[in-house]
Amino acid sequence: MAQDEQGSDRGAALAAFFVLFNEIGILAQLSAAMFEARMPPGHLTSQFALLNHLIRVRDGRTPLELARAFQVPKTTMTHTIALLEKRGHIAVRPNPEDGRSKQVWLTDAGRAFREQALAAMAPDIMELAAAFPPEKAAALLPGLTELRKLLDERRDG
Amino acid sequence: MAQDEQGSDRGAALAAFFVLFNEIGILAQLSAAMFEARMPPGHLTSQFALLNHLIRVRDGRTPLELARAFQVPKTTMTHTIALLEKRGHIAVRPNPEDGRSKQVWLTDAGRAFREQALAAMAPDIMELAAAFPPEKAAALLPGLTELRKLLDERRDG
DNA sequence: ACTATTTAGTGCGATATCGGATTATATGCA
DNA sequence: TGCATATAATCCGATATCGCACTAAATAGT
Repeated sequence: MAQDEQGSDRGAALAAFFVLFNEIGILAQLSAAMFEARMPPGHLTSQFALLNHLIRVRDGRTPLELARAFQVPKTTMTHTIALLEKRGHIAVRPNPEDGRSKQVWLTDAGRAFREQALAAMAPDIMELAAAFPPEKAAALLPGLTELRKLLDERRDG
Repeated sequence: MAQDEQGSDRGAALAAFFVLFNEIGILAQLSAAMFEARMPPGHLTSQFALLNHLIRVRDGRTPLELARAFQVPKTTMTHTIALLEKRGHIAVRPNPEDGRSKQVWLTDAGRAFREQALAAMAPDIMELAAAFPPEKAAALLPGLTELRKLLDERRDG
């Protein structure tokens, strides 16, 4: 019966993570839909997230660094970068320190667009914040970040 | 300066949700990749999640109910259902209560596949559980669920 | 210096996802 | 009953995402 309990614990652990990941998947879906509803047609969350990253972390990153940051395949990042470059929101230049590589820089237009998109979304977020205090959102973050880092490590190791 | 403080709070609230949604997006990405790495080629997370739902919630649901449950467009669900049906993991039958509608039922093969997939993933999950206690995962759930429900409501209203 | 291996980015083909229009059935209302 | 509207599912076209193979440049080992 120690075995049974162990088996039961196992099942419970599995179930807990499945439910959690399922909820996370749906939330990703919903939040992306909310953002895209406020952006001009053709502007996707993946692109907006990239602009945000270049501001928050700093621009000049290489495509590979960006792919790793978002945990998407290199080819996907190549595609996203090409779209944003065509749109004039970023500039891609050779990496002076590595001939194989490139660097991604924000343009003024990119910064402006990001500001504008941010402003367009603010009302929705504030409405959400009225029902779900930002402190509560912040409280969720450490656990999620820890989980993300564990998954990150597992992927490489 | 009350204005400044207000503006600052606004910014902080915005930032909190952006960071949270960003983390959620990456986690969705990573967990999907982890699952798919353990599934036969061509079997995607969206399909596996559907099988799980039909077990956890109960089968006999209509395509539209399923689309709403996962917050994906109807057309996406049509596609996913068609794949699983072709594979023999689900059976789609007319809805006796509504001539426009259908019902989705699990087949024995579908149940068997799901069991098998679950078992294949268990080691990964248990490894994760060793570093991140399931209770901690469970503790994250209420907040995320509340947030998800708020986004759900916002979408319709 | 030279070759083998690793690494950064891209081209290409397959397909999952999605929005818009269409069809069939159900519901509401006169 | 008959007609207008709403709803369930699908069809179609566009495209974001992804895996695989390839090229070019850097690094390691001799």
